[in-house]
Amino acid sequence: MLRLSKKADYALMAMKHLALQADRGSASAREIAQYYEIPVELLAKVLQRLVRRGLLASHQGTRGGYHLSRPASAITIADVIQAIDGPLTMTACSTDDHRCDQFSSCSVRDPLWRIKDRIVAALATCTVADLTVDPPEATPVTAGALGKRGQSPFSSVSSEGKG
Amino acid sequence: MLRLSKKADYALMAMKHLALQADRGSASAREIAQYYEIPVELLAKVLQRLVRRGLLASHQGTRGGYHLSRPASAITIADVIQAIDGPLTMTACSTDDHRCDQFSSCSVRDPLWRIKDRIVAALATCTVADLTVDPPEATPVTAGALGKRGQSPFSSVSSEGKG
DNA sequence: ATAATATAGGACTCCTTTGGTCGGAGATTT
DNA sequence: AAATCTCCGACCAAAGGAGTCCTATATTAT
Repeated sequence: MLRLSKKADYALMAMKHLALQADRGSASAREIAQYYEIPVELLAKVLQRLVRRGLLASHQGTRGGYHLSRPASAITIADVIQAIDGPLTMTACSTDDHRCDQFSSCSVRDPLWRIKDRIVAALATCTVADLTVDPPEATPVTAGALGKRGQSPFSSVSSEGKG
Repeated sequence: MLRLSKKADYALMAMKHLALQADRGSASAREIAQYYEIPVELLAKVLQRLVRRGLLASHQGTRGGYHLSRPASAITIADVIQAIDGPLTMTACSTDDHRCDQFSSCSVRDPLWRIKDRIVAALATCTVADLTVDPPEATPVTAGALGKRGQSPFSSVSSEGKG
C-alpha cells in the first residue's frame, strides 16, 4: 500500500530523539525503546542498521549508546527510510533482478520509475532536523486538539514506572 | 517497503490499455489479461474495483467489457492507486483506527503526514493519459537499448496462442 | 579480575498481507 | 435457451514483516 515499514517508523522516531538530545551525548537503545514503548531487541536491530549505513555512531560497553554521526540537518528522511527499507521501489519490476512475470509486457514501468524519482526527491528535501521543529503554522481549526506530541521528552520524565 | 501492490500495477496497465483503445470500444478482462499474461480472475477483480470507484464503466453480457468512464487525461495515477490499494498511508498510525502501539508516543506522525500529502500530490499530477505518451526526452545514453515497450498493442497481435 | 551493561548479529517463530484460485449468480447478446 | 461475459464472495498458499531469543563481544564500574 505504499506504506513504509514499522522499522522505518522506529528509525525516524529514534533519529528525532537523538537529534533532540544531540548535545546531551548518546542515548542507549533501551532508553529510547522504553520511552516510545518499542521492543528493545527490535529497536536495537534498527539502530544497528542505521550504524551500518553511517547515519549513527555507536559506543559499546556500559554507558554506551548511539548518537548522530552527522548534524541532523544533513540527514534526510530518504536516508533513514532507505537505510532501513532498502532502496524504495514502486514496482516489483523496479528491483535489480526482474522476477516479475510481466517484465517484458509491462507498459507502465518507465512512467512509474519517473514518479518514484519524484517521491524520493520529496523525501530528500525533508531532514531529521525538520522533524524536530514544530509545524510551521498549525491548522487553526483543531490546533489545540491534536497539536504537538512528545515534543520535549527530557523535561518531566525520567523513570515513571512502565518498567 | 513503500512499494505499491501488484494489483495496482495491473490496474495501471489496464487503464493504459483502455486509454489507448478508448475509441475502439471496450475491452474484456480476458483480452487484457491474456495480452499482459495476468491471471484473468485476478485482473477481473481489479477491474471490478475500478468500476466500483467510478474509474471504469462495465458492460455485461456477450461482447461486454470495460471502458474508461472519463477521458484518460481526467484520471490521475493517484486515483487508480487509491482505488486499488485504498488511501495511501505512510504509517500504520495514519489509518482511521489507530491500532498502533506507539500512537500516543509517536513523534513523527504529523511530519510524515505532510510528506504523504506531497507524495499524493506528485501522483495526482500524472494522469493515465500521461502513461500513453512517450517519455518526453529519453536519456540519450542508452536510449536505443531500453526504449519503449508495448507501445502499440494493436498492431500485430490478435490471438497468437497463449490460450 | 569480575560483574554489569551495552552493542552486534544471526536464527527463529508468529501473524498479517497479498497474490492467486475456485465456484456460482446475474446480465446480455445471439 | 445457450453462450459469453461481468460480478462477487469465499477460500488457499506463499511471502514479508514484526517481534523474540540466544549468544558473542566490548566497555565500564566495582
